Amino acid sequence: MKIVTWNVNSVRARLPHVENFLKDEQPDVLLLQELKCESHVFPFSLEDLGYNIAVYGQKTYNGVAILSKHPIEDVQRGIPNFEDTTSRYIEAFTGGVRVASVYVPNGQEVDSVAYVYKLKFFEGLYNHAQYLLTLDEKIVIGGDFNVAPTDDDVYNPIAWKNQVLCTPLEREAFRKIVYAGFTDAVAQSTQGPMPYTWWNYRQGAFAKDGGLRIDHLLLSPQATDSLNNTTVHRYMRGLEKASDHAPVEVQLKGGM
DNA sequence: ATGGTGGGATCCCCA
Repeated sequence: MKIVTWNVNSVRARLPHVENFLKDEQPDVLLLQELKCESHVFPFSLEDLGYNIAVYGQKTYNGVAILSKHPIEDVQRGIPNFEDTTSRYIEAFTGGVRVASVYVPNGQEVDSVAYVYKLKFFEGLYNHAQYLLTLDEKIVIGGDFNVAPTDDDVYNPIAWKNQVLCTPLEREAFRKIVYAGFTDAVAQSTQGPMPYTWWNYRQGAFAKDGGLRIDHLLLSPQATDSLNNTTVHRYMRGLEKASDHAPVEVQLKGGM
């Protein structure tokens, strides 16, 4: 079973890439972030490629979706018990796995209103993650967490020290979810250097491999038991009109 | 060097 998370940076601008990715890689589940469109204008033509779709969009910014070859049940839009006016979380049960697509706020600048909101969002996500663990299910929370968990996830840790995406408070917020019982699938299955998942559009960052690992797949213990491997689809970042994020995939042993 | 690139909106915001 293949589950992929991908910040597409506009699903409509990226539609040909999404189509080709689904055709070429055939994931069971694709978790999308930064749709940048309202739910009713989501390109539902993707259903023609054999996918069921659940969307939580909004105008201009944010927006998350779940695409699955399997029936989608139990759809939850927004983090339960967390007040939020933006579309950053969608969860559902599909193919024997509970999956969530999450777009954690960027945070803009340290100590800004956006940064405080980011930490609040993490608190809401942590609380819900704790609840999810009580279900004793295979769960995969995938998304753009906007945090590089350690300096090993950063091409230039000196330059990024205490910058947003790399501050101790953000890393602690991410780590809390891991310590609660979720496994960082890419870190767990990687030997040697960590693969990056995001490269700035500016300053030829991708050509220099000046990236960060900020897109993650967090696995419940039951999902971790069937963790086979992970893949960062780096080639997607090298295409014309690419998203600034690469798709990140986890392969779980056994189907449904 | 307070820039740079990109998407979606509107006459700028967010990443």
